[in-house]
Amino acid sequence: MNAVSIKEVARLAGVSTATVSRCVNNPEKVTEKTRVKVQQAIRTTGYSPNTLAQSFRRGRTNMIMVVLPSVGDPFFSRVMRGIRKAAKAKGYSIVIEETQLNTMTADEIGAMLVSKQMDGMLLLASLSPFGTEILSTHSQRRLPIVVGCETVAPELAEFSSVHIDNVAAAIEATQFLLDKGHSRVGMITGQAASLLTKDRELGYRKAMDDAGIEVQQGWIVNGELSIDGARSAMRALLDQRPAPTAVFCANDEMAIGALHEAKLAGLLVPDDLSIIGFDDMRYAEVSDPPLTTIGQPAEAIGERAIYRLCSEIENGRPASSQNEILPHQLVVRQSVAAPRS
Amino acid sequence: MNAVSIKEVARLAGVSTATVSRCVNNPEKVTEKTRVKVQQAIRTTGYSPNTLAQSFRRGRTNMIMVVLPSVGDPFFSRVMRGIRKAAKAKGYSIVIEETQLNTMTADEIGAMLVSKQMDGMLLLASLSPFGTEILSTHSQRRLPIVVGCETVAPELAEFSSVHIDNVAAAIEATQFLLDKGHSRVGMITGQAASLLTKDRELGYRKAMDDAGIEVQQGWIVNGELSIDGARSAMRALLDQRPAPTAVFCANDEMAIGALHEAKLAGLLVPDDLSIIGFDDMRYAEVSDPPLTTIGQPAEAIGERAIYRLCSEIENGRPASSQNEILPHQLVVRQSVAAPRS
DNA sequence: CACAAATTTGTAAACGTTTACAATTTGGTT
DNA sequence: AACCAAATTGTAAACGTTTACAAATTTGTG
Repeated sequence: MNAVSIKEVARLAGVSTATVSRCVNNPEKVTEKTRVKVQQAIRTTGYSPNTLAQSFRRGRTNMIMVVLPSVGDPFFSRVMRGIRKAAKAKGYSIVIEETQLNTMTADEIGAMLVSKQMDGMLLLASLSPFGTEILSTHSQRRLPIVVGCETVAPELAEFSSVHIDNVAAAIEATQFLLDKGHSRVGMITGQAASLLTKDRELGYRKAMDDAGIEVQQGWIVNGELSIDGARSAMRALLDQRPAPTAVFCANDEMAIGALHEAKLAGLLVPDDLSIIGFDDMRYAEVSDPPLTTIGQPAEAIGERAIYRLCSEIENGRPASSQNEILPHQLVVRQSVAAPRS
Repeated sequence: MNAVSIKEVARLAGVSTATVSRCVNNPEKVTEKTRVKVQQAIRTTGYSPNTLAQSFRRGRTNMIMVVLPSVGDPFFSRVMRGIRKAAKAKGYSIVIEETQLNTMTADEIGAMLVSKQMDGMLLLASLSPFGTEILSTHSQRRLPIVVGCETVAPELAEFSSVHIDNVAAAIEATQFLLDKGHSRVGMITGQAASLLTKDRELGYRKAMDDAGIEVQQGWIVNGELSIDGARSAMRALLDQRPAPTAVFCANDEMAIGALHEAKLAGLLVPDDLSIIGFDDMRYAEVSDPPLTTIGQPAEAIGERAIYRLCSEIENGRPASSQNEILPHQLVVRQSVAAPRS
């Protein structure tokens, strides 16, 4: 009826539980003869080890906690794909915690990390009081942490990270608009708390600065990384006199919202208004017009981050943190054109 | 250095471990005086119970496995939101397994279910050989299972489910096109293995049948529930002579792909071609034109399914399975119009 | 105050696995 | 055959928690 334990297998095979355990975990330490005997017993009983008991005894759960804003976000869902792939390959399970849902405070996440005996954590989101909080709990158990997608916050400097160069990518996106002849370039950013957002804004400002254009008050609007947020942001942008002729959006989801709102306002994109996004999400290609954007190697980020984390779990944390920068790329489609003369 | 155990707390508070345990789990069974003593000790040590050991001892993990095609799918990501909310409220953790990733066979999932001592499973996907496989492993431990989003497969008839009436909804969608005056109505379906897809096709066929229209060979094309699949499907549909003047897509993602492909072919939507989708995903509202579709209470489905599952876990499985049907609704936007005369 | 009843606390076993360590077997060498 | 080393197996403790059960304490009653 209930799950069969190692004892039953041992009894049936006529050996000790230790031998069964060895048979499962270190087959080479067991004689051919007993091995087949035990394997036979395992098959007939349908035994499978109680992972809970294993983890409990070994002090290792092979579980990794992934903290991110939202799995529903098309970008992070791609990152998750890479994460799952790598985790599967390395034999780890993933537990997800979404910060956007706000179901847990940083302390709670920290507490969960230790109480659930997670082996490590992948941090794909920046929460303002996060770093320090985590650090305090972390100091208890020297828990491996890897930061992904964002540059690491100063408080987390001791940890490794995997991400693209958001500043450079934002510069490139903005530069692309400037090169087309735009000078009134606006930006729709995300929450101020997000480092990722900050970096992209930084790149935008840098590109504008390098071009000798002063960013006007009202050219930068917070779109909260959401479709609806971007729509109001777009309206605000279009209320400017003179209004920007091009807009850089900190992610594609906002670009889609901005695009829609611009069309609602009777503007032709890209003829009346150019829009460039960030992430190259799935729907970017089929929007109308198809969205010009910055492509991120989302899956690779997830994969690399997990591999790095696993190696820290298994070999101990390296003496110094390492930052792995993956390449981004400008994906030119049809939402950007020269401004009307 | 390492995590503090209940023993240390007991020692510090000058009581037995049993008392500490009671203090944490059944505070009312302990005298006020010792309670404050213990709580004080807990605070100073920073003790938090080892969940692993708890689960191990209690034989309950408070973990639920959710099996679904893909969390990246905008519809399922909404369902997941409801799931997380409910799981959080009931004190359960979620472990996700995506069938689309194909990282695990049905047996492996079943094995994981028992070896990881999951308390129950929420099945949001139909995999052909799934039902029977699961049943076989399930018979070992009478594991609670609830089916969501789809009607239950015959093999799973003994389990409860939570979903909308996909057949009725598909009838409604198709009827909406017919009412506009269309008679050549095509459909882009999903994988044949998916029950959800089958039900929607069934509804389509029923509506056509009731209208006395014979569904022509070539009017039903498999779009594999993906954007790209839908694009080829749309091309195939437009190759028909005469071509359909309206298309019902089994989900919004395919509708977006179909829409894009139709525009690529020079067609005006809805003037030259009407398109109706299913799910009412986030991007449906901002597509061009905004997508007419069937809205599902995705979050509610996830929430209800979890509550049902939890009650089965806690109170035992009910004598007979219960199917909970949630309401859907037609969301009229601008991708459907009368055919050109 | 004595006693019983009720409440609170402690003792110790149990959950299923892994792993030092000890005991046994095997195989090779004389 | 006797011995030793090496390889294999068994014994038993340990991981941190919960929980019957027993023991001790408190409370209430006459």
